[in-house]
Amino acid sequence: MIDRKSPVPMYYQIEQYIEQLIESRNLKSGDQIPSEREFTDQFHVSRMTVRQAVMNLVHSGVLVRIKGKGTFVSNQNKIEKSLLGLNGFSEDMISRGMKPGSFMMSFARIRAAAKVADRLALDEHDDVFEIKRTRFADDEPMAIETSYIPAKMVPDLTEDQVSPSLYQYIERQCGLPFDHAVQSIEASVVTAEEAKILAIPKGSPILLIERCSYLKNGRPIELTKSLFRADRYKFMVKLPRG
Amino acid sequence: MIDRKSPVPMYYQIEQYIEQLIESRNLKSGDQIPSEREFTDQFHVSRMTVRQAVMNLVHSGVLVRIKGKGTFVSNQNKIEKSLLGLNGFSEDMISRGMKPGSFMMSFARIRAAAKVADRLALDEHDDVFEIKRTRFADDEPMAIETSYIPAKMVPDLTEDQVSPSLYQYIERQCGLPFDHAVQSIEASVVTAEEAKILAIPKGSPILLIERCSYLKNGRPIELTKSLFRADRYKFMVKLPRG
DNA sequence: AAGTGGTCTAGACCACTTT
DNA sequence: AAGTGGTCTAGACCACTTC
Repeated sequence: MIDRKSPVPMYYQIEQYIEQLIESRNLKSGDQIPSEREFTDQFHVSRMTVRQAVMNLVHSGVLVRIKGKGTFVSNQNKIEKSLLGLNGFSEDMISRGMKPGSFMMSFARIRAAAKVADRLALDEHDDVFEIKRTRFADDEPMAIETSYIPAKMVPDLTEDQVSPSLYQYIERQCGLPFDHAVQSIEASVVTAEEAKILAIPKGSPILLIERCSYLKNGRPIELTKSLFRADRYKFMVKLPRG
Repeated sequence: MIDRKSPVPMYYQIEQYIEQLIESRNLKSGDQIPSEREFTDQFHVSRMTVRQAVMNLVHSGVLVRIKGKGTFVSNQNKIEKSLLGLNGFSEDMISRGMKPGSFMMSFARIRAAAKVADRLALDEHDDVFEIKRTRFADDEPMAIETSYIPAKMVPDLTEDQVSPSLYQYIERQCGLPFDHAVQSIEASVVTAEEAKILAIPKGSPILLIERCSYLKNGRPIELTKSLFRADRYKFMVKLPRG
């Protein structure tokens, strides 16, 4: 279950093993996970290595530790998580109990416009992939989304990889781990063209959301501008601490 | 500098030592802190103990580590912090470089309406303080804010305590520590009356923000509905992790 | 008493960056 | 080559919870 020859650190393999136990429903919210000593025996690693795996999952909110009792799967539910975290359109709609859909309006590799290059920290002559999509929820148009990805970061991006999950492609296929996103939310009114695509009256209010996502190494990896129908969409966020 | 007999863990003492170096300006943003081995020699503790202190500060965003180079004081500025956290109107405006102002339109102790009682987890016959304010930024109207506070949680609330900082009064005077808030952001258009107060044209887009704040014990303590001018206000948020 | 997480040691080898 | 953080070991004693 653990590959000691792998370049992937053992603590990270243990992390993935525990997460997979949770995803596969072998462990549910509130369940106790095996103790540190049990993992030590199971994987033949030292206790500190197990602790590193467990503590990482505690920091990311997956597990909760109680002194003298044990370590448990957090009962922080999916909606709470999605409020706090960085999610794509599809995950967002699923957590709201709706069926996500998508129509690709255009996919192109182009020279970055000045504003886009600025946000993505690119030189002006650098290329970006521009992805324009209409997004659906329960088969009704919900949003118009335009994403920009630096071409030098994911040179082999194709239309097919975008469709299932762009985020998963970047994280798992390209090995570029996301860290956080900075998002701005404005209110505006639709233009005639946008109104047509979203099937709403001209002059209707919309939420204009701009998101810039950053990798763990600090580099911006994605800039997405979205126009959401205000009559159907409410942006929810959980703000931690005081 | 480190008290080995203290019940306070050594790694925590080291954490405080490093934080104090930063607060006292001996270390500024971007400065490199002593290496793990240097701390090991200075405090006569093992490297793992130093690591625990340093990693905690990395997780809380105080320090940044770069492999092969060293550990540095994070230059995460105040604006980034305010994006992540729970702030009142005044703090928000100050972090945007504007002068906050406030005009109290009404302050009353009333029976909670059904919707308000529901959000604040009150019985229907419970009282709330209702506080209606017009909020200004650089002397221009920016938002209309209506707050509801359960009367039984802060029975002695007066108009005067609201003005400097309602949050500080609840946390420091009443000893009720905030934990988090759940916020929803919608787009809408102003009514004639609201347009007048905000000094904007009738039918202008606005951001409708509703926030419910919770204490560390899980109880809701505040429900606030705000109407922000969309032409002047953009809601910013930092979403951590993936 | 047995089991759990909390803290701590004194080493080790690795990959990476800088000189 | 020297220094840094990244990973890992094989133990130890403690405080806490449960039985």
